[in-house]
Amino acid sequence: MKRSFQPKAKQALLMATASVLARNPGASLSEIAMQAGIGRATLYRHFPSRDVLIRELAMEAIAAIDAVTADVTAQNLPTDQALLEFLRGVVPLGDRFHFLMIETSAYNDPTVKAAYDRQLNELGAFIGQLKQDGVIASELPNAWVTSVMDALIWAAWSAVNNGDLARNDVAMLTYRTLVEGLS
Amino acid sequence: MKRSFQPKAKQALLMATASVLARNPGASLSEIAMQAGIGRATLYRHFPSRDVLIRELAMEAIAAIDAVTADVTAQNLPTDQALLEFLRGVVPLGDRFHFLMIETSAYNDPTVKAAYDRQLNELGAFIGQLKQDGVIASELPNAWVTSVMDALIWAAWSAVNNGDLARNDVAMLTYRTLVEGLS
DNA sequence: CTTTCTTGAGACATTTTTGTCTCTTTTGGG
DNA sequence: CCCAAAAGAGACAAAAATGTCTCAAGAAAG
Repeated sequence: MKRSFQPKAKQALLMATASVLARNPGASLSEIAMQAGIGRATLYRHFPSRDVLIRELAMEAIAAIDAVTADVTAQNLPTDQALLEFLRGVVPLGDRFHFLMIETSAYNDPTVKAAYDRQLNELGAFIGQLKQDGVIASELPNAWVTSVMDALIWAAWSAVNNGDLARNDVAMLTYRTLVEGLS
Repeated sequence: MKRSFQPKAKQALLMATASVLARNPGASLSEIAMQAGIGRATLYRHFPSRDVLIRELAMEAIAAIDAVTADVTAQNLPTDQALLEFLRGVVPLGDRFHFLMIETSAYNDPTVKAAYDRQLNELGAFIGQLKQDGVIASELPNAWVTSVMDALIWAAWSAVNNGDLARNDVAMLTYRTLVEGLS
Protein backbone atom coordinates (compact mmCIF):
# COMPACT_ATOMS: atom_id res chain seq x y z
CA MET A 1 0.00 0.00 0.00
CA LYS A 2 1.62 3.21 -1.12
CA ARG A 3 -1.07 5.54 0.12
CA SER A 4 -3.99 4.99 2.41
CA PHE A 5 -7.30 6.77 2.89
CA GLN A 6 -6.76 10.26 4.16
CA PRO A 7 -8.58 10.79 7.43
CA LYS A 8 -8.41 14.49 6.68
CA ALA A 9 -10.50 14.04 3.54
CA LYS A 10 -13.07 12.11 5.52
CA GLN A 11 -13.18 14.90 8.08
CA ALA A 12 -13.71 17.48 5.36
CA LEU A 13 -16.51 15.36 3.90
CA LEU A 14 -18.22 15.16 7.26
CA MET A 15 -18.03 18.90 7.70
CA ALA A 16 -19.51 19.52 4.27
CA THR A 17 -22.27 17.03 4.99
CA ALA A 18 -23.15 18.77 8.23
CA SER A 19 -23.34 22.08 6.45
CA VAL A 20 -25.70 20.70 3.80
CA LEU A 21 -27.91 18.68 6.14
CA ALA A 22 -28.26 21.48 8.65
CA ARG A 23 -29.75 23.70 5.98
CA ASN A 24 -31.74 21.01 4.20
CA PRO A 25 -32.33 17.89 6.30
CA GLY A 26 -33.90 16.04 3.39
CA ALA A 27 -30.94 16.46 1.06
CA SER A 28 -30.07 13.43 -1.07
CA LEU A 29 -26.61 11.96 -1.31
CA SER A 30 -26.23 13.45 -4.78
CA GLU A 31 -26.75 16.91 -3.35
CA ILE A 32 -24.34 16.24 -0.51
CA ALA A 33 -21.68 14.93 -2.87
CA MET A 34 -22.17 17.88 -5.21
CA GLN A 35 -21.94 20.43 -2.41
CA ALA A 36 -18.84 18.69 -1.12
CA GLY A 37 -17.36 18.95 -4.59
CA ILE A 38 -16.87 15.22 -5.11
CA GLY A 39 -18.52 12.47 -7.10
CA ARG A 40 -21.35 10.46 -5.64
CA ALA A 41 -19.41 7.21 -6.02
CA THR A 42 -16.53 8.67 -4.04
CA LEU A 43 -18.89 9.43 -1.21
CA TYR A 44 -19.82 5.75 -1.15
CA ARG A 45 -16.14 4.82 -0.97
CA HIS A 46 -15.87 6.64 2.33
CA PHE A 47 -19.29 5.75 3.74
CA PRO A 48 -20.94 2.50 2.68
CA SER A 49 -24.45 3.83 3.27
CA ARG A 50 -26.42 6.88 4.20
CA ASP A 51 -26.99 5.50 7.67
CA VAL A 52 -23.27 5.12 8.30
CA LEU A 53 -22.64 8.65 7.07
CA ILE A 54 -25.26 10.00 9.44
CA ARG A 55 -23.93 7.95 12.32
CA GLU A 56 -20.30 8.95 11.80
CA LEU A 57 -21.31 12.56 11.43
CA ALA A 58 -23.20 12.37 14.70
CA MET A 59 -20.23 10.83 16.48
CA GLU A 60 -17.89 13.40 14.99
CA ALA A 61 -20.16 16.21 16.12
CA ILE A 62 -20.29 14.83 19.64
CA ALA A 63 -16.50 14.45 19.69
CA ALA A 64 -16.01 18.01 18.46
CA ILE A 65 -18.21 19.38 21.22
CA ASP A 66 -16.41 17.18 23.75
CA ALA A 67 -13.13 18.70 22.62
CA VAL A 68 -14.49 22.18 23.32
CA THR A 69 -15.75 21.11 26.73
CA ALA A 70 -12.40 19.56 27.63
CA ASP A 71 -10.57 22.69 26.54
CA VAL A 72 -12.83 24.93 28.60
CA THR A 73 -12.65 22.68 31.64
CA ALA A 74 -8.86 22.64 31.50
CA GLN A 75 -8.75 26.42 31.88
CA ASN A 76 -10.52 26.35 35.25
CA LEU A 77 -12.44 29.55 34.66
CA PRO A 78 -15.33 30.99 36.69
CA THR A 79 -18.58 29.65 35.29
CA ASP A 80 -19.64 32.78 33.45
CA GLN A 81 -16.33 32.97 31.63
CA ALA A 82 -16.48 29.25 31.02
CA LEU A 83 -19.84 29.76 29.34
CA LEU A 84 -18.39 32.42 27.08
CA GLU A 85 -15.46 30.20 26.17
CA PHE A 86 -17.83 27.33 25.52
CA LEU A 87 -19.85 29.49 23.17
CA ARG A 88 -16.72 30.69 21.41
CA GLY A 89 -15.81 27.11 20.74
CA VAL A 90 -19.21 25.76 19.89
CA VAL A 91 -20.76 28.48 17.74
CA PRO A 92 -18.46 27.60 14.82
CA LEU A 93 -19.75 24.04 15.21
CA GLY A 94 -23.31 25.34 14.99
CA ASP A 95 -24.27 23.24 11.99
CA ARG A 96 -23.08 20.06 13.65
CA PHE A 97 -24.66 21.03 16.95
CA HIS A 98 -27.94 21.68 15.17
CA PHE A 99 -27.68 18.53 13.10
CA LEU A 100 -27.62 16.53 16.32
CA MET A 101 -30.91 18.09 17.36
CA ILE A 102 -32.86 17.54 14.18
CA GLU A 103 -31.49 14.30 12.72
CA THR A 104 -33.43 12.09 15.06
CA SER A 105 -32.71 8.98 13.00
CA ALA A 106 -29.16 9.04 14.37
CA TYR A 107 -30.44 7.97 17.76
CA ASN A 108 -31.50 4.62 16.41
CA ASP A 109 -27.89 3.65 16.89
CA PRO A 110 -27.34 2.80 20.56
CA THR A 111 -23.73 4.02 20.58
CA VAL A 112 -24.76 7.42 19.29
CA LYS A 113 -27.65 7.58 21.70
CA ALA A 114 -25.45 6.74 24.67
CA ALA A 115 -22.87 9.36 23.73
CA TYR A 116 -25.54 11.95 23.12
CA ASP A 117 -27.25 11.27 26.43
CA ARG A 118 -23.96 11.50 28.27
CA GLN A 119 -23.25 14.86 26.65
CA LEU A 120 -26.71 16.12 27.50
CA ASN A 121 -26.12 15.14 31.13
CA GLU A 122 -22.82 17.02 31.20
CA LEU A 123 -24.56 20.06 29.78
CA GLY A 124 -27.22 19.73 32.45
CA ALA A 125 -24.55 19.69 35.17
CA PHE A 126 -22.97 22.80 33.71
CA ILE A 127 -26.32 24.56 33.69
CA GLY A 128 -26.72 23.57 37.32
CA GLN A 129 -23.46 25.34 38.13
CA LEU A 130 -24.52 28.41 36.20
CA LYS A 131 -27.67 28.52 38.27
CA GLN A 132 -25.79 28.05 41.54
CA ASP A 133 -23.43 30.88 40.66
CA GLY A 134 -26.32 33.15 39.80
CA VAL A 135 -25.34 33.51 36.16
CA ILE A 136 -28.80 32.39 35.11
CA ALA A 137 -32.04 32.28 37.05
CA SER A 138 -32.43 29.07 39.01
CA GLU A 139 -36.21 28.91 38.66
CA LEU A 140 -35.97 28.32 34.90
CA PRO A 141 -36.53 24.72 33.79
CA ASN A 142 -33.38 23.10 32.43
CA ALA A 143 -35.27 22.10 29.32
CA TRP A 144 -35.91 25.74 28.55
CA VAL A 145 -32.29 26.66 29.09
CA THR A 146 -30.97 23.93 26.82
CA SER A 147 -33.56 24.76 24.16
CA VAL A 148 -32.62 28.42 24.23
CA MET A 149 -28.93 27.61 24.10
CA ASP A 150 -29.34 25.36 21.12
CA ALA A 151 -31.58 27.84 19.39
CA LEU A 152 -29.20 30.74 19.93
CA ILE A 153 -26.15 28.77 18.85
CA TRP A 154 -27.90 27.79 15.67
CA ALA A 155 -29.11 31.35 15.07
CA ALA A 156 -25.56 32.61 15.60
CA TRP A 157 -24.05 30.13 13.17
CA SER A 158 -26.70 30.93 10.56
CA ALA A 159 -26.18 34.66 10.96
CA VAL A 160 -22.46 34.28 10.39
CA ASN A 161 -22.92 32.01 7.41
CA ASN A 162 -25.46 34.34 5.84
CA GLY A 163 -23.04 37.21 6.23
CA ASP A 164 -25.35 39.02 8.66
CA LEU A 165 -22.91 39.03 11.56
CA ALA A 166 -19.14 39.09 11.90
CA ARG A 167 -17.51 35.88 13.02
CA ASN A 168 -15.63 37.64 15.81
CA ASP A 169 -18.66 39.37 17.31
CA VAL A 170 -21.05 36.51 17.34
CA ALA A 171 -19.94 34.51 20.37
CA MET A 172 -20.06 37.58 22.59
CA LEU A 173 -23.45 38.53 21.19
CA THR A 174 -24.76 35.05 21.87
CA TYR A 175 -23.33 35.15 25.37
CA ARG A 176 -24.97 38.47 26.15
CA THR A 177 -28.31 37.44 24.72
CA LEU A 178 -28.21 34.18 26.62
CA VAL A 179 -27.11 35.53 29.99
CA GLU A 180 -29.33 38.59 29.96
CA GLY A 181 -32.23 36.65 28.57
CA LEU A 182 -32.05 33.98 31.21
CA SER A 183 -31.00 36.05 34.22
CA MET B 1 -74.24 17.87 -4.45
CA LYS B 2 -75.42 16.95 -1.01
CA ARG B 3 -72.15 17.57 0.77
CA SER B 4 -68.98 19.27 -0.35
CA PHE B 5 -65.39 19.09 0.81
CA GLN B 6 -65.13 20.29 4.37
CA PRO B 7 -62.68 23.14 4.60
CA LYS B 8 -62.38 22.32 8.26
CA ALA B 9 -61.01 18.88 7.46
CA LYS B 10 -58.46 20.43 5.13
CA GLN B 11 -57.45 22.83 7.87
CA ALA B 12 -56.96 19.98 10.30
CA LEU B 13 -54.86 18.15 7.72
CA LEU B 14 -52.64 21.16 7.24
CA MET B 15 -52.13 21.48 10.97
CA ALA B 16 -51.19 17.84 11.30
CA THR B 17 -48.80 18.17 8.37
CA ALA B 18 -47.09 21.16 9.95
CA SER B 19 -46.66 19.26 13.16
CA VAL B 20 -45.06 16.30 11.40
CA LEU B 21 -42.85 18.29 9.04
CA ALA B 22 -41.61 20.64 11.73
CA ARG B 23 -40.25 17.68 13.66
CA ASN B 24 -39.06 15.68 10.68
CA PRO B 25 -38.68 17.74 7.52
CA GLY B 26 -37.97 14.67 5.40
CA ALA B 27 -41.17 12.87 6.30
CA SER B 28 -42.90 11.03 3.46
CA LEU B 29 -46.56 11.42 2.62
CA SER B 30 -47.24 8.00 4.14
CA GLU B 31 -45.91 9.21 7.46
CA ILE B 32 -47.88 12.43 7.24
CA ALA B 33 -51.09 10.60 6.41
CA MET B 34 -50.51 8.11 9.20
CA GLN B 35 -49.80 10.83 11.76
CA ALA B 36 -52.90 12.66 10.58
CA GLY B 37 -54.87 9.48 11.09
CA ILE B 38 -56.09 9.20 7.50
CA GLY B 39 -55.30 7.05 4.48
CA ARG B 40 -52.66 8.09 2.03
CA ALA B 41 -55.16 8.15 -0.83
CA THR B 42 -57.37 10.53 1.12
CA LEU B 43 -54.46 12.91 1.47
CA TYR B 44 -54.19 12.94 -2.32
CA ARG B 45 -57.90 13.78 -2.59
CA HIS B 46 -57.26 17.03 -0.75
CA PHE B 47 -53.85 17.85 -2.21
CA PRO B 48 -52.99 16.67 -5.73
CA SER B 49 -49.26 16.60 -5.02
CA ARG B 50 -46.65 17.05 -2.35
CA ASP B 51 -45.73 20.43 -3.79
CA VAL B 52 -49.29 21.68 -3.51
CA LEU B 53 -49.52 20.46 0.07
CA ILE B 54 -46.31 22.30 0.95
CA ARG B 55 -47.46 25.42 -0.83
CA GLU B 56 -50.90 25.51 0.80
CA LEU B 57 -49.37 24.85 4.17
CA ALA B 58 -46.99 27.75 3.66
CA MET B 59 -49.82 30.07 2.65
CA GLU B 60 -51.92 28.91 5.59
CA ALA B 61 -49.04 29.54 7.97
CA ILE B 62 -48.55 33.03 6.59
CA ALA B 63 -52.27 33.74 6.87
CA ALA B 64 -52.37 32.49 10.46
CA ILE B 65 -49.51 34.80 11.44
CA ASP B 66 -51.18 37.66 9.59
CA ALA B 67 -54.31 37.06 11.66
CA VAL B 68 -52.29 37.39 14.86
CA THR B 69 -50.65 40.56 13.59
CA ALA B 70 -54.00 42.07 12.64
CA ASP B 71 -55.44 41.21 16.03
CA VAL B 72 -52.52 42.78 17.86
CA THR B 73 -52.54 45.88 15.68
CA ALA B 74 -56.26 46.39 16.28
CA GLN B 75 -55.66 46.65 20.03
CA ASN B 76 -53.36 49.66 19.66
CA LEU B 77 -51.07 48.64 22.49
CA PRO B 78 -47.70 50.11 23.42
CA THR B 79 -44.99 48.22 21.54
CA ASP B 80 -43.76 46.14 24.45
CA GLN B 81 -47.26 44.89 25.20
CA ALA B 82 -47.84 44.40 21.50
CA LEU B 83 -44.77 42.15 21.43
CA LEU B 84 -46.12 40.09 24.29
CA GLU B 85 -49.50 39.75 22.59
CA PHE B 86 -47.79 38.81 19.35
CA LEU B 87 -45.87 36.07 21.13
CA ARG B 88 -49.02 34.84 22.84
CA GLY B 89 -50.62 34.45 19.46
CA VAL B 90 -47.69 33.10 17.54
CA VAL B 91 -46.10 30.61 19.96
CA PRO B 92 -48.99 28.16 19.49
CA LEU B 93 -48.28 28.45 15.76
CA GLY B 94 -44.64 27.59 16.42
CA ASP B 95 -44.57 24.54 14.18
CA ARG B 96 -45.98 26.49 11.24
CA PHE B 97 -43.71 29.42 11.95
CA HIS B 98 -40.74 27.09 12.01
CA PHE B 99 -41.87 25.19 8.95
CA LEU B 100 -41.72 28.44 6.99
CA MET B 101 -38.09 28.87 7.97
CA ILE B 102 -36.83 25.41 7.09
CA GLU B 103 -38.96 24.31 4.12
CA THR B 104 -37.06 26.38 1.62
CA SER B 105 -38.63 24.56 -1.32
CA ALA B 106 -41.84 26.50 -0.65
CA TYR B 107 -40.20 29.66 -1.91
CA ASN B 108 -39.96 28.28 -5.39
CA ASP B 109 -43.54 29.39 -5.73
CA PRO B 110 -43.58 33.13 -6.45
CA THR B 111 -46.87 33.72 -4.63
CA VAL B 112 -45.53 32.18 -1.47
CA LYS B 113 -42.26 34.03 -1.80
CA ALA B 114 -44.03 37.37 -2.24
CA ALA B 115 -46.26 36.82 0.78
CA TYR B 116 -43.32 35.68 2.88
CA ASP B 117 -41.20 38.66 1.92
CA ARG B 118 -44.04 41.02 2.73
CA GLN B 119 -44.44 39.43 6.14
CA LEU B 120 -40.72 39.65 6.79
CA ASN B 121 -40.84 43.35 5.96
CA GLU B 122 -43.70 43.92 8.37
CA LEU B 123 -41.75 42.13 11.06
CA GLY B 124 -38.77 44.32 10.29
CA ALA B 125 -40.89 47.44 10.73
CA PHE B 126 -42.17 46.17 14.05
CA ILE B 127 -38.62 45.53 15.22
CA GLY B 128 -37.77 49.06 14.18
CA GLN B 129 -40.51 50.35 16.47
CA LEU B 130 -39.30 48.18 19.33
CA LYS B 131 -35.85 49.69 18.91
CA GLN B 132 -37.21 53.24 18.77
CA ASP B 133 -39.17 52.69 21.96
CA GLY B 134 -36.14 51.26 23.68
CA VAL B 135 -37.64 47.83 24.20
CA ILE B 136 -34.65 46.25 22.51
CA ALA B 137 -31.20 47.63 21.85
CA SER B 138 -31.03 49.60 18.62
CA GLU B 139 -27.45 48.62 17.82
CA LEU B 140 -28.42 44.97 17.28
CA PRO B 141 -28.67 43.92 13.63
CA ASN B 142 -32.23 43.16 12.55
CA ALA B 143 -31.10 39.81 11.25
CA TRP B 144 -29.99 38.82 14.72
CA VAL B 145 -33.28 39.92 16.25
CA THR B 146 -35.40 37.99 13.77
CA SER B 147 -33.19 34.92 14.14
CA VAL B 148 -33.48 35.02 17.90
CA MET B 149 -37.24 35.55 17.72
CA ASP B 150 -37.71 32.60 15.41
CA ALA B 151 -35.41 30.45 17.47
CA LEU B 152 -37.15 31.28 20.74
CA ILE B 153 -40.63 30.79 19.31
CA TRP B 154 -39.63 27.38 18.04
CA ALA B 155 -37.97 26.49 21.33
CA ALA B 156 -41.11 27.57 23.17
CA TRP B 157 -43.40 25.51 20.98
CA SER B 158 -41.15 22.46 21.32
CA ALA B 159 -40.96 22.83 25.08
CA VAL B 160 -44.75 22.90 25.34
CA ASN B 161 -45.18 19.95 23.01
CA ASN B 162 -42.59 17.90 24.88
CA GLY B 163 -44.38 18.60 28.12
CA ASP B 164 -41.42 20.55 29.53
CA LEU B 165 -43.30 23.81 29.94
CA ALA B 166 -46.89 24.78 30.66
CA ARG B 167 -48.82 26.28 27.77
CA ASN B 168 -49.86 29.27 29.84
CA ASP B 169 -46.37 30.17 31.04
CA VAL B 170 -44.52 29.90 27.82
CA ALA B 171 -45.43 33.15 26.04
CA MET B 172 -44.42 35.20 29.07
CA LEU B 173 -41.20 33.23 29.42
CA THR B 174 -40.39 33.80 25.75
CA TYR B 175 -41.17 37.48 26.11
CA ARG B 176 -38.91 37.86 29.11
CA THR B 177 -36.05 35.94 27.53
CA LEU B 178 -36.38 37.92 24.34
CA VAL B 179 -36.65 41.39 25.86
CA GLU B 180 -33.97 40.88 28.49
CA GLY B 181 -31.72 39.12 26.08
CA LEU B 182 -31.91 41.83 23.48
CA SER B 183 -32.08 44.90 25.73
C1' DC C 1 8.74 8.07 -16.12
C1' DT C 2 6.25 4.28 -14.20
C1' DT C 3 3.45 2.14 -11.03
C1' DT C 4 -0.25 2.21 -7.99
C1' DC C 5 -3.92 4.18 -5.60
C1' DT C 6 -7.76 7.21 -5.84
C1' DT C 7 -11.23 9.63 -8.17
C1' DG C 8 -15.14 10.82 -11.35
C1' DA C 9 -18.38 9.40 -14.49
C1' DG C 10 -21.79 6.65 -15.71
C1' DA C 11 -24.36 2.20 -16.34
C1' DC C 12 -27.02 -0.69 -13.83
C1' DA C 13 -30.38 -3.11 -10.16
C1' DT C 14 -33.01 -2.26 -6.02
C1' DT C 15 -35.76 0.20 -3.00
C1' DT C 16 -38.58 3.93 -1.66
C1' DT C 17 -41.62 7.47 -2.67
C1' DT C 18 -44.90 9.61 -5.49
C1' DG C 19 -48.99 9.87 -8.00
C1' DT C 20 -53.22 7.36 -10.25
C1' DC C 21 -56.97 4.36 -10.30
C1' DT C 22 -60.63 1.25 -8.74
C1' DC C 23 -63.48 -0.99 -5.58
C1' DT C 24 -65.64 -1.35 -1.18
C1' DT C 25 -67.14 0.59 3.17
C1' DT C 26 -68.58 4.29 6.00
C1' DT C 27 -71.09 8.41 7.02
C1' DG C 28 -74.46 11.89 7.37
C1' DG C 29 -78.29 14.55 5.18
C1' DG C 30 -82.87 13.94 3.57
C1' DC D 1 -84.25 3.72 5.51
C1' DC D 2 -81.86 5.69 1.14
C1' DC D 3 -78.39 7.55 -1.30
C1' DA D 4 -74.65 10.40 -2.69
C1' DA D 5 -70.32 12.05 -1.11
C1' DA D 6 -66.22 10.90 1.09
C1' DA D 7 -62.83 7.72 3.20
C1' DG D 8 -60.00 3.52 3.36
C1' DA D 9 -57.54 -0.14 1.29
C1' DG D 10 -54.79 -1.77 -2.02
C1' DA D 11 -53.04 -2.60 -6.82
C1' DC D 12 -50.35 -0.33 -10.11
C1' DA D 13 -47.01 2.63 -12.91
C1' DA D 14 -43.66 6.34 -12.83
C1' DA D 15 -40.09 8.85 -10.70
C1' DA D 16 -36.43 9.51 -7.51
C1' DA D 17 -33.02 7.91 -4.31
C1' DT D 18 -29.98 4.30 -2.75
C1' DG D 19 -26.47 1.09 -3.36
C1' DT D 20 -23.09 -1.68 -6.63
C1' DC D 21 -20.01 -2.13 -10.27
C1' DT D 22 -16.71 -1.11 -14.00
C1' DC D 23 -13.57 1.64 -16.50
C1' DA D 24 -10.85 5.46 -17.92
C1' DA D 25 -8.38 9.53 -16.26
C1' DG D 26 -5.54 11.84 -12.79
C1' DA D 27 -2.23 12.36 -9.08
C1' DA D 28 1.59 11.25 -6.24
C1' DA D 29 5.25 8.34 -4.33
C1' DG D 30 9.29 5.91 -5.76
